[in-house]
Amino acid sequence: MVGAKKSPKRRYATRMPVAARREQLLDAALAVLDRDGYRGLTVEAIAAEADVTRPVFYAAYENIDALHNALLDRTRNAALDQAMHVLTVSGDPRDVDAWILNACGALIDQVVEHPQVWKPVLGVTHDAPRVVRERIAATIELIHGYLTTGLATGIELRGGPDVDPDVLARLTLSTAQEFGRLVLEQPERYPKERLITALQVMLASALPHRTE
Amino acid sequence: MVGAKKSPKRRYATRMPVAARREQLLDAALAVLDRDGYRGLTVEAIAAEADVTRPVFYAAYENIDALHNALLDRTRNAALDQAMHVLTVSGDPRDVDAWILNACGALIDQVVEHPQVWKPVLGVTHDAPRVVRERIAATIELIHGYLTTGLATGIELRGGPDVDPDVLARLTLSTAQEFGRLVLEQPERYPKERLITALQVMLASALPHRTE
DNA sequence: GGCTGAATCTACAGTCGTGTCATATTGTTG
DNA sequence: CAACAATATGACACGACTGTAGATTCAGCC
Repeated sequence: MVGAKKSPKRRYATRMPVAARREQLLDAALAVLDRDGYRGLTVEAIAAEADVTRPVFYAAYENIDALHNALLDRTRNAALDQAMHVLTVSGDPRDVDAWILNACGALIDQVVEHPQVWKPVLGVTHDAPRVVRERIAATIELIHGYLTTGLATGIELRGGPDVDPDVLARLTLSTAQEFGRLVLEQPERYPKERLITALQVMLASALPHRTE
Repeated sequence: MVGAKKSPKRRYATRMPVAARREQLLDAALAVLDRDGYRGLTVEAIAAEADVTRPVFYAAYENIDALHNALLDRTRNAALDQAMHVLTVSGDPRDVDAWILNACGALIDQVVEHPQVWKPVLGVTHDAPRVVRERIAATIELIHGYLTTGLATGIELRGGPDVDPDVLARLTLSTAQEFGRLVLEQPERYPKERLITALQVMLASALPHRTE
């Protein structure tokens, strides 16, 4: 996946047009990121991972920040798509508790399935540089916006106590993120079923079925 | 506070015994940390902040990791003390919802009052090196232990639905942390009252008064 | 099979941070 | 006030990374 056949006496790496090289470097960068964190994500390390020399990197990207942005473009789009999918697939928003439950469950599935997409978003990749943090924060903010709108609608339609949808959205998000982290870091101790069951019990005692 | 009077033609910094120098360097390190994050927390920067040359640093601490540990000793003790204070001051644990509410409120107060203690714990200081992260994680784990025990007792005494105390403790902690972050980063948008009120409403609709 | 441009490599210069000398200064003590 | 021990300093040797220029090789085309 990272590329370059190991012909034993190869002197020059196999050649690639810039576009292809860019993709390959992104893959290499992801591998390095997963192994060494942002601290280890240097031009040198990426080039080595791709089995190539540094000038090749600079032919593809202006500098490391450019690569950060390219990586974020790929990841952010993926994360946003998946998040939106989670938000839209979780059933009737009027059923607030069932909806939150479904959304958390769906998110856990996505996280388990695409950890490399979600690790940075969940802050499991700890030493992110400023650019990365800012863009991730913006993404979270975007999702929070959608979530607030959806919850506000649901709360209004449901009637009952006057919950602050903005804060509820924050807590839902931070709960989902916490679940994501737990599943990523201690999957044996916190399997999906345990988390979902626990949340279900809490929500069941929390939002008594509305009396329509 | 950071030290060294600016006598205009001073050639050598005023002298200090090692112990005093250590304290001064810790203060300087905190200032640098607040300004530039862990990424900027280098021996060079600390020494400059203390208006001293690097060899002085090395006379006080073996290397930067030693300073990290010393800083953590100071901070961790403070955070732990404050957290324990929060846990014990929040009233009768059998009244689970009131207790959580009080605890979150008390934590917000502590965070606002001692931001430099809580920023690293809340992950607001983003680029912490491994040593720091591990020790903070251990502290959180410790608090989580106490919290789980307390909640388990409360849940049992209260009777009612069989909530998973471990997961509830995780969510309570992550909620408190989210509140802390919100108060630190957007104090106008999320003042303490708003957060507490919102939580109160949710808990009120959540845990109907037990029927003793 | 050779040409030729595109892609890669080697090698260098520059920056920033670490850690450790021998040397210079201080301020305290007799 | 002179000497001495404690303390601070400038300067050096490293090491890791960035970014670039000129030489080298490859791959496709005639």
